Amino acid sequence: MLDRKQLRKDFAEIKAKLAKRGEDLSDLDKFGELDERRRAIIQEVEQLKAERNETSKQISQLKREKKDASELIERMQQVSKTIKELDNELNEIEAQFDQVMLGIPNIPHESVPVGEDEEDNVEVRKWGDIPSFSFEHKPHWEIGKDLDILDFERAAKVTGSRFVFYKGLGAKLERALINFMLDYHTEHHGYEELLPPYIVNRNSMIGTGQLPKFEEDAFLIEDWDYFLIPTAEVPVTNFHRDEILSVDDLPKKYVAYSACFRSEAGSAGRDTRGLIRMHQFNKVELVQFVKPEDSYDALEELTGHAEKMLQLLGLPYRVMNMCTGDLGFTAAKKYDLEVWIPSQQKYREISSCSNFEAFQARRAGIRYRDEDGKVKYVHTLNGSGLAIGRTVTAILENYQQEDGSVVVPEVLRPYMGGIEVIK
RNA sequence: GGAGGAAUACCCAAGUCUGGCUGAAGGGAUCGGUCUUGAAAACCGACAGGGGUGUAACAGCCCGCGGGGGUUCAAAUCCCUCUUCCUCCUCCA
Repeated sequence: MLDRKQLRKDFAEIKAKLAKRGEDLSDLDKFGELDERRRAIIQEVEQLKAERNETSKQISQLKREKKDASELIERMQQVSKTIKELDNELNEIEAQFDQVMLGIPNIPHESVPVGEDEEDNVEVRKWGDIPSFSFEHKPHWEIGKDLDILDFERAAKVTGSRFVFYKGLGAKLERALINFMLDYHTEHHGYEELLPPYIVNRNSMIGTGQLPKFEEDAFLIEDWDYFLIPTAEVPVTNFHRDEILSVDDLPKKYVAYSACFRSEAGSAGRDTRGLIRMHQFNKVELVQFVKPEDSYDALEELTGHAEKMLQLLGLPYRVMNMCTGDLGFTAAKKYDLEVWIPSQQKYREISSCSNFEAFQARRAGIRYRDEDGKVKYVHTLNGSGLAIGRTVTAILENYQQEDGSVVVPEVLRPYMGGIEVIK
């Protein structure tokens, strides 16, 4: 959510910045009129309420003195009726106003490249050497099947498409990655671990920006009006919803493992094979709450924390600065980490690190009391550190051997009971 | 699932039956001061926050006693409803 007062003041300038996203901005044009009507009614109704408060005191005084107050009471009956009508009207406008405000995307930061789509994302840096195979290398779903560690067919039977069973050392590898990443971020990067609920209520989904606009992307538990989380970002960011943090507690850094659930509406036909695009996948997520002046340094830091995982695992990747057209609804700036997938001869997203500035904090009411005792919104950030399924994908494909086995990256071996090769 | 009870400011806690100088007593914690070599104790003082509106900035005004609605000239107080927590029974990993 954007700052209302700022939007009122710098409307044209903000509109121009938002236009770079290439999204539909028709909601934005309703802002001015709704804002004005809202404030006009507030002023009118508050004046009447002030009058009623004042007169109530007089009535109470008269009653105590056993004097007649019927004339004042009669007048206030009318005033109260008007107040009720105006309040109803105001509620309606507030509801419309909220819908508009919740539907306006975040303002891109000035360091975000202007562009239309993923073609215009800018490569910031690249790490690692792309492996060259002296034999015919296989896609990960074949490796997984041949090693009997991934079972897509049975998952399709038990549930449906875009689900998987991990089996044996496959399951162990997945678990090893989760534990390795959680341990590393808590021990070396200063994060506190949270293990969150996988189901959240509607307000939480609004708080982080999945709702109201993108309800079709989520799994809804209808009878409860609860949602399966699409990422641990949702419960972890909302952990501090409607709170005022102490400046001494900032930055707050959490790392959370969770399963993630996505309907993948609109991506039918894409990545239909393998682990890349699942309805359910595992992810270790990094979330930070920081002072506004620190948030861009924090974004670099957090991105580095995610990169460190890829470096330790020895997986080649590149960092992309996402352009205005590919930023997503909530981010002011976003880096995607893309890992090399040999079977596709392409880099594929494995982590997304964003600075939301105060966009989520305003929606979720996450504030802090600064050194002078003033209440301000925090800035929130998050990033995958990393998506586990896609990491398994990258390991299987990049570490495959001619004999069909897969070498386990060294840092994972302590988490794999010392196993060096999956065969 | 059944039967009760509770929710008041940072914490504890009055007030609710009997609506109106309660825009919320009292205590603790916290902060400032006196005393002290320093501290503790004691004593004195401060302590409703948050949101909205408004302003150049103040001021002022509006809303806040778990959330939402209702009754009334007027609601912490009466009514309805939802949520959360607690106790007992039932069930259960």
